[in-house]
Amino acid sequence: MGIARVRLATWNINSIRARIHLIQQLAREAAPDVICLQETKVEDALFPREAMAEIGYPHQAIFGMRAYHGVAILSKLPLEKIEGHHWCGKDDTRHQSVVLPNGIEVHNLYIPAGGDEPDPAVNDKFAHKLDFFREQTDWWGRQSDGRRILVGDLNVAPLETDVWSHKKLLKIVSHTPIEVEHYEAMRAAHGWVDAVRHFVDPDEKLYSWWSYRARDWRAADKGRRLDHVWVTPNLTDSLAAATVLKDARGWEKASDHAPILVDFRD
DNA sequence: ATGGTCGATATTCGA
Repeated sequence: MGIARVRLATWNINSIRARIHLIQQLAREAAPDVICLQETKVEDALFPREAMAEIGYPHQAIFGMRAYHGVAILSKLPLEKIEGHHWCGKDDTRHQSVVLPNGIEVHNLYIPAGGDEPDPAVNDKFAHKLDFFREQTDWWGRQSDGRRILVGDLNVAPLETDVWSHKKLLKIVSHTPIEVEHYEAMRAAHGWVDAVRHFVDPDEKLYSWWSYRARDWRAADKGRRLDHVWVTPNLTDSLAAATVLKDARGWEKASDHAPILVDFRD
């Protein structure tokens, strides 16, 4: 059985409550069937469930906490086996999974950003980021074969073309060699395929995040590809398209991340 | 070398 004409989006929304209008705009302009969000920044009781249901997403998996992190999946399709997962001995909310009606398992992740100093000996946040990758790598290595999609803000730009300047960012958190090694180990542990680079040539620059601090983000174009969509190899034939919706970075009161859209065919 | 901007929350932290 295929994954008939499903459109999936992943987006670090940087506060769901501050950006309900952006979800509405995404629904109008791209109409994804499933929207995976990161950095919802709200405890579950205060999540805008009704507003999301009103624009066509009655099925919701919400795994959040006060002020920080938080993931959510909004869907036109029913969601089953909704689970939240904890990592590194913390009770924060960075990983959830659901199963779609076609049996495909979707994992939605927000990997720790890692702070500013890329040294685990002096920066606990960076140590946490590396630990998180190691635990994920071990876990995915132990999972049986299945039909799975993993999306989210992985906070690593792995390729030279995933950043505006490979040379200038080699010591900047998100593009250091040790992070890229950890990212690659996690990817390889389950044979994940990068669905976006499946369509966009690795020689071509591609970003999904542009800092708020740039005077003119579009003109400067100092981006990084921090957001990813991975699929198990048995789904690569079902991939129809993958794009970064760069326009959304320029929408009113934007997130600093753009959504990624991936289409699956029959 | 530095500082630039957001959101949640409380006057700072994390990104």
